[in-house]
Amino acid sequence: MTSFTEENYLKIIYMLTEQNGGSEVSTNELAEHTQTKAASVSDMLRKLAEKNLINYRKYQGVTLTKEGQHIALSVIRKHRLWEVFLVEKLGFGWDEIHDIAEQLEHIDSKELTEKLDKFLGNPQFDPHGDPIPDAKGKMPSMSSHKLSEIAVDQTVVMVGVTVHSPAFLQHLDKNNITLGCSIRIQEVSEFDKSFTIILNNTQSVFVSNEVAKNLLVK
Amino acid sequence: MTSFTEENYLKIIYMLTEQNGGSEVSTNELAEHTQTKAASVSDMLRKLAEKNLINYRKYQGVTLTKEGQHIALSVIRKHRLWEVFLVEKLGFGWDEIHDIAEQLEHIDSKELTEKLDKFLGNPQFDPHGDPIPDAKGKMPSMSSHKLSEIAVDQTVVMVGVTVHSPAFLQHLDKNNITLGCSIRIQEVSEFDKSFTIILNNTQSVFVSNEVAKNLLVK
DNA sequence: ATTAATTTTTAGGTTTGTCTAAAAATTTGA
DNA sequence: TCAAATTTTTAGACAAACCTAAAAATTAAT
Repeated sequence: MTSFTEENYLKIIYMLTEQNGGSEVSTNELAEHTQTKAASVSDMLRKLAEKNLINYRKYQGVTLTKEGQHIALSVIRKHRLWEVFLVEKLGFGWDEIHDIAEQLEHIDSKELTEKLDKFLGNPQFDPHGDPIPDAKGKMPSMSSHKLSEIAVDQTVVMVGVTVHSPAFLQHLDKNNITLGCSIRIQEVSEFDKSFTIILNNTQSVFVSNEVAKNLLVK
Repeated sequence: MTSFTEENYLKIIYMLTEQNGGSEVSTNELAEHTQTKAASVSDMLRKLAEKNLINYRKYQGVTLTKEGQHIALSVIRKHRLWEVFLVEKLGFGWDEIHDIAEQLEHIDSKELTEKLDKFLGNPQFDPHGDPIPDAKGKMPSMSSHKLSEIAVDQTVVMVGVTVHSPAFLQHLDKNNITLGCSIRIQEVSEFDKSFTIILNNTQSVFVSNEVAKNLLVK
C-alpha cells in the first residue's frame, strides 16, 4: 500500500524530474515542495527506496522506478480529471481548484476514476492546459511554445500556462486571456520585451514579458 | 482542526446515538464500529472530550456536544451528497458506493460541498433513502414504516432501507425492488411472516420477513 | 451483598511522518 | 588542491493513532 504522503512524494518527484529534463531530483528541492525539512525527506527517500518506488543513491538525488512512475501518473491523472470536473461541472474558476484537487487526487478507486473520466467525456487536457495521462499512464502530447518566443504578426492559440498561482490566473482572467483564445502579436517592445496582442481579433491587450514567458501557445 | 479519524468517530457516535434513541454510546460499541480495540477508543474519547466535541463521563458512555454534532452532520451531509453523485451522475449501483463515499466525505471544502449540492439539484435523500442534512445540519423529515408492519391489501411506496450491505442491496436488485417502486401486499404468511407483494402493479414477488423488516415504506 | 463476569481505563509500546542538532559527504572557490 | 560552504544524512525526539496486558470500575448473579 502507498500512503497519502508517499503518493505526494512520488507525484512531486515526477513533476520535478520533468522540470529538470529527466535528471535526478535533490533532497533540498523535495524539502521545498513538500513543505518539510531535508531530514524528513531523507527518511522518506530511504523508505520509498526500500519499496522500490524510487532509485536512490545517497547524496546523488532520486528518480522514479517504473512502479513509482506508474503511481505518480495515476495520482496526476486523478488530480487533473477532478480539476476538469470542478471547472466544467461545478463552475469553479481555474484559480480555485488546486487545493481541492490535491485532496481528491488521493481517493482510491479505479472504478471511480474511470467512470469520472467517461462522465467528463475523456478529456485530454485539464483547465490549465496540462495533459491528462490515460489509464495506462500515457500522456497526450501537444507541441507548444511560450508566447514570449513568438514573433510579431503571428497568430496563435492559447493552450496552457506554466504557472498555476491564483494571482497569475486571476491576472489572466482580468485581461480576458483564457484557454483557447486566439492571440495575434501586434507589437513587441524593444525595451522590456512586453507584448501588445490582439485577443480573438477584437481586443488589444498589454502583456508583460513575465506573463508572456508563462503562457503556452500553439 | 479535526482529523480524518476524529471525524469518523464523531460520525459513528452520531449514528449510534440515533440508533440508541438518543442515549449514550458505549466504548465497546464504538470499538466494533471503528474496527479498533476498546483501549484505542478510550484514548480517542479522552481526546475528543478535551476538544469539547463529546460529553464524556468515564465508564458512562458518550454523547455529542453541539459542536461535535455539527461536525458529524457535515460529514454525513458530504457522504450522502457524494452517494447521490456516484449513482445519479456516474452510474454506480447503490451497492457499490459506500466505500468510495467513506473517502469522499472527508474532503474539506465548504465551497465544494455547496456547489456539489447545487449541481445535484439539492437532493433531500440519498440513493438508500437516507435524509441529507442541509448546510446548517437540518435533516429533512419523512415518516416511514417498516414493510413488515404494513397490513394486507395496503399499497405503499418503497422509500428506504435500514441495512446497507451489498448483499442485501443486491438481493433487492435481483427482485426489482427499487427506491420509489409501489408495493401492494397480497399476502402475509401466518407461519413465517413472509410477504407476497405486487411490485408496480405488475409483478408478484416473494419477500422474507428478514427482508421486510429492513425495507422502509410510506 | 458479595463474588464473579464484563466493561472500561491505564500503562507501556509500536509505527508513521515529522522535527532539531550534529555528523558526514559533496561542491565551490581561492 | 584543499579549506570553506553547502547539502545530505544520521541520531534522537515527538505527536497521532493504534496495540497488548493488566488494573480498576461497573454490572450481574447467586
